[in-house]
Order: sequence, then structure tokens, then C-alpha cells
Amino acid sequence: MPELPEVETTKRGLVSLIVGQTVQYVRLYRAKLRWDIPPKLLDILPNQQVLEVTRRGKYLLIEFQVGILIIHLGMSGSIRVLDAGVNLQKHEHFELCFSNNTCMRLNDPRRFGSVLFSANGKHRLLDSLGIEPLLNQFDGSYLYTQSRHKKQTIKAFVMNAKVVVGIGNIYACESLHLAGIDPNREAQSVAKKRYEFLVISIKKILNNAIKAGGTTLQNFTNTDGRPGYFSQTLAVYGQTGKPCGTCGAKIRKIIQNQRSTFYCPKCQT
DNA sequence: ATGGTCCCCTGACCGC
DNA sequence: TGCGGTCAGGGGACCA
Repeated sequence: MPELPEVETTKRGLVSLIVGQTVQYVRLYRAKLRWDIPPKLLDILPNQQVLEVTRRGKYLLIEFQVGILIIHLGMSGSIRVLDAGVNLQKHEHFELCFSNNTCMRLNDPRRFGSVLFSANGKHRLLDSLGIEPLLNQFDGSYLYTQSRHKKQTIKAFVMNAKVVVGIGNIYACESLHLAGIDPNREAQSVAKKRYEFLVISIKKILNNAIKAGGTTLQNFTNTDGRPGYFSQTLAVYGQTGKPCGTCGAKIRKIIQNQRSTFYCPKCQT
């Protein structure tokens, strides 16, 4: 579920709710996620204060004096903060309970998410990540340079986290549509001017989604427990057969690298 | 190095 | 109401 805007929205919720709180205890209800949640967290985190909550790509980073908790929501993960003692719901696998009698719970039905820990603040999964798409350094020149000699499709290219983080399937489709670029094109065949427009499109799409609180899809729950998202208009994603808002042609769905791609065959060239 | 494929898992939905 | 098939927002591991 979560793409960058959802993770960013979660991060903002956590900043307001748990920064400064001290962990009282940790509970592990089901350790088997993508990787096992390290049981040592039960010993390490109690009495630790949450210093900061940040985001790198789609990873949430909860910083403590002793190290950082690294959380990825995978396809179906969500986090909420609620009063301690509220009945455990299905698929809630992990919780941090704080001394102010609230707790942060991770819910992840498909269990593609992960909870990791790093004592020194570094992690191999974070080391190889590309640039943040909302920073100024992410611009047309950067993307153009990275794309040279890349034969993969431009859609796979913009979704490559080693190039730029946080652009998932929905927003890759939406950004390419806004930029008028055919997702089937080879990355190396796209001109610099078009990359400049693509970068502007990516930033606009992501910022709009963050402003909207993320895109509502199935089971995302905001950190305060309310379904925090309202549906936002998607121009192409999931819109197979509907008329393109730009040119009126029918939106088409294809499969690229085992993922669905939605695009307008007429105005994306 | 690069790029494509596989797969982890559960739930929702659709057609019969 | 049940059953089987299909699909889903991620992304590391693995293979050519």
C-alpha cells in the first residue's frame, strides 16, 4: 500500500505523537515479517527515549540513544498510535508502549514489511538508496545523467530505488502520464528536456499526494487511528478503459516487470 | 554492472 | 454461500 506520500504522512503523525516519549516495554506478537523482528528489541528499547522520527525513501527511522529502529511498511503495513490496552487487532505484530500510556502498533496483513535495528545508525539496506525525490538535488540533469546507457524502460528506471527512492507503481504511472512520456520507452532514449519535465511532474504528484494525506487504498490507517486518507483523483492508475483527461483516448493497462502499468497510448509518447 | 524474474503473504473481489 | 482464480501499493535475492 504505502508509497512515499503514505510513509511521509505516517512519519509526520509519529513525530507529533511519539517524539520525546520513553519506551516502557516492547511487545512482539508475530516476529515473522520479511525478516524476523529481532527479539533483542525487548531488552534494548525499554527506558529509551524517542529522539527523532525521520524517513529515508520508504523506510521510517525511529531514533534512540542506542540506535535506530528501521521500519518498512511493505505492501500492506500501517502504523497507529493508540491508548495502551486497546484490544489487539488482527495482524498487529509489534508494539512499542510508552510511559504516557500510549502505544505504537505495526499492522501488516501481508507481512512484506520489516522491523530492523541498527546500533550505529547505518544499515546496508539504507546504504544503497538513491536520492530523495523532493530534494532540490533531484533535478532533470541528475535523472538524465543516470539514464544514459540504461536500456530498461523508463518506468522501471524511475522505480529503481538506487536511482531515486520512493516512487512506487502508482506514482510512477501518474508521473509519466503527467509528463507525457510513454512508459515503454528505453530510459536512455529520453531527452534531457523531457527528464526536466518528468522531475517537475514527479515532485508535483508526490507533493499533491502528501497534501491529500496519501492516496486511500484499502486498509491504510493513519497514526491516530482514523482512516486518514481521502480518495484523490488518479489520472491513469486503475483507470483502464476510461477516457484520458488530457486527450480523451482510452487508458490502457499493460504489464511491465510483473507490475501493472496504466497509461494513455495517445498522449504519452 | 545490468536487467528481468521470482517470491514472500493475506485479503478482496469476481465469476460460476 | 462457497470455491477457485486473479490481483494488489514493495523490493531484495537470484540468475542470465
